[in-house]
Amino acid sequence: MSRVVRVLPDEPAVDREFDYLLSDDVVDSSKCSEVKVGTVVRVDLRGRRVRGWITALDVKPQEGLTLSEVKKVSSYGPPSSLVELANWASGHWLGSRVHFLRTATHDRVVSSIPQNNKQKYAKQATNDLAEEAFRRGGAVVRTPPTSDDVSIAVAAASQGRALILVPTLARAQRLAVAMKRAGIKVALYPRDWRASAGGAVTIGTRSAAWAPISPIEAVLVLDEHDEAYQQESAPTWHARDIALERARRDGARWVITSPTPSLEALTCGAPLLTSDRATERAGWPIIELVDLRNEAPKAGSWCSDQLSRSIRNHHRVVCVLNRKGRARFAYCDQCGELARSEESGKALGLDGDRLVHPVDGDDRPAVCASCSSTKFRRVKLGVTGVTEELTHIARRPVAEVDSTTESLPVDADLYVGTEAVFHRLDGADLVAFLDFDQEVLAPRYRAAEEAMSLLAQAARLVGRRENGGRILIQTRMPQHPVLQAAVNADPGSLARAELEIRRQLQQPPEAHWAIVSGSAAKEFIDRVGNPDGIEIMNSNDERWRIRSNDRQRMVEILGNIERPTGRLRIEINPLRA
DNA sequence: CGGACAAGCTGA
DNA sequence: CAGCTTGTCCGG
Repeated sequence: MSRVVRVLPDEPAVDREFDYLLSDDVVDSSKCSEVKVGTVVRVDLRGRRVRGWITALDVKPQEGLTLSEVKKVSSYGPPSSLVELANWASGHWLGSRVHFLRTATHDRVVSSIPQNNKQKYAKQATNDLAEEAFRRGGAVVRTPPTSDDVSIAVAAASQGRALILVPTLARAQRLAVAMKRAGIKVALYPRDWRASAGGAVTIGTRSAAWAPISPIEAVLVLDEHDEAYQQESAPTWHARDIALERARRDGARWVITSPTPSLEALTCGAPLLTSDRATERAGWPIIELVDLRNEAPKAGSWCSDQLSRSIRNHHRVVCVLNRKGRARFAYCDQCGELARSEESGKALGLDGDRLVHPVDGDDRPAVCASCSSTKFRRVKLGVTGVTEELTHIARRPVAEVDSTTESLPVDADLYVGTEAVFHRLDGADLVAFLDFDQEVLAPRYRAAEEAMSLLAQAARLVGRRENGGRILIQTRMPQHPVLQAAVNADPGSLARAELEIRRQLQQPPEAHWAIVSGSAAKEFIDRVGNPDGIEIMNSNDERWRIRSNDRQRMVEILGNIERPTGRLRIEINPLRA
């Protein structure tokens, strides 16, 4: 006996389903006899043997077509609910279903799934806010940066078959160990794919949003603001959105937490839960601003008096200096004011006697906006130069850390590095940001949010204020909402200010972007034409920007365009745009 | 007119 | 993607 099944070949370029005959013989002789939507098979396609997923059973094939046979039933695949979810995601981010199904499939053959044991829980001490959040059914929880993962993760696990997402693998591993110790059966995705399918509480990073749990009973996303949750190249899917869509489909309770939740999370319609102001504030370190405009100008110095004093008075000190973006700034020699664009507010660089912006095209005479002086000073910092100078200032060994640093010197307790230091060290007494304005003014629409998230990372390194945790920030704009939010330990104030800016500038999440690029982009844009509800901007033949207030409408329009042959990349609300 | 190679098309 | 068909250019 044979039946007809529909198969999606694992070929992103094909992205089309085909019908095949599946005989009982093939099913019986395969190591995996499970046949349902999602099952992995091997089929012939134009003379080549390829992998594919069953997407429908017992279909009626088009007449007059000779079907080829499924050659092998290879492995368990994602549950059928995830095959449907891949369809949804493919429309939501305009990516191929193959891309998502690969993420949802184990990279080794799975010929059986372990027995689904009901978990037993010892009564655990959990977190009140977490329990309250799960009781609500769905909530965004703003936690202080120093709050711990374990208690809220235990609260999630006690809801049933839970999916817990964290930004990094290291953190997933640590959390898994802690939960195991608490007597909870956990699966680390994708390594423990089978256990995940078998009903264990699943912990993992972005890809774990596709763990084979069905139905899902609880979703927890920790540090939701972290950019690691979004795929950087097309399709630019976001693990938070996948996880929440799963919760919605399966009727699961969900909680997302962060010390500084993204604007996307804050505007998703769910309640925002926070601890009281005093508790939240206590969970942040003391954050001290040094207004560099008040410093006596010393030739080329990046180190305020206050910073050199603080370095002497603290034991383990980390100086953070991100070189990324290599922004060049200029400030007034007379009053210390930072040279900024009158239109965009972005920092300008000094080029001879003109103030310029390399991207926006600002170009004006070097005259200070606040004191009319014409003398400007360049700020040009690099980790290596700072390390050398710091050795003289501090008179103790200084270790340089960046993303290429393998191991840390054992004798050092003074570090200079890019934000990579946050992943290399596990504690410090003081974190100093040498040039924080570079972060705040970076030419990315999410710069302010990202700057705030750096402060949350620094806060974890130094700990709570009552334990002496301290962050020092050198800046020339202490009134900026990021810095005010920081000193007051009040991320909500930044969110309000940022949301207003996004509204005015029509940036995500208030509007939605699709960035279309690649050699076929021009042809694609021609086919789009000029429909209502979307706006096509910024044309250069290689890269186009489409904006709309209605994401649903935008992806529907773009998704229904027949794709021209050639390279075409569509990124929906990418991180950098 | 036919051979060499590029571009386009399509998959059960 | 990759194999197969069709299109195009050029030497003889």
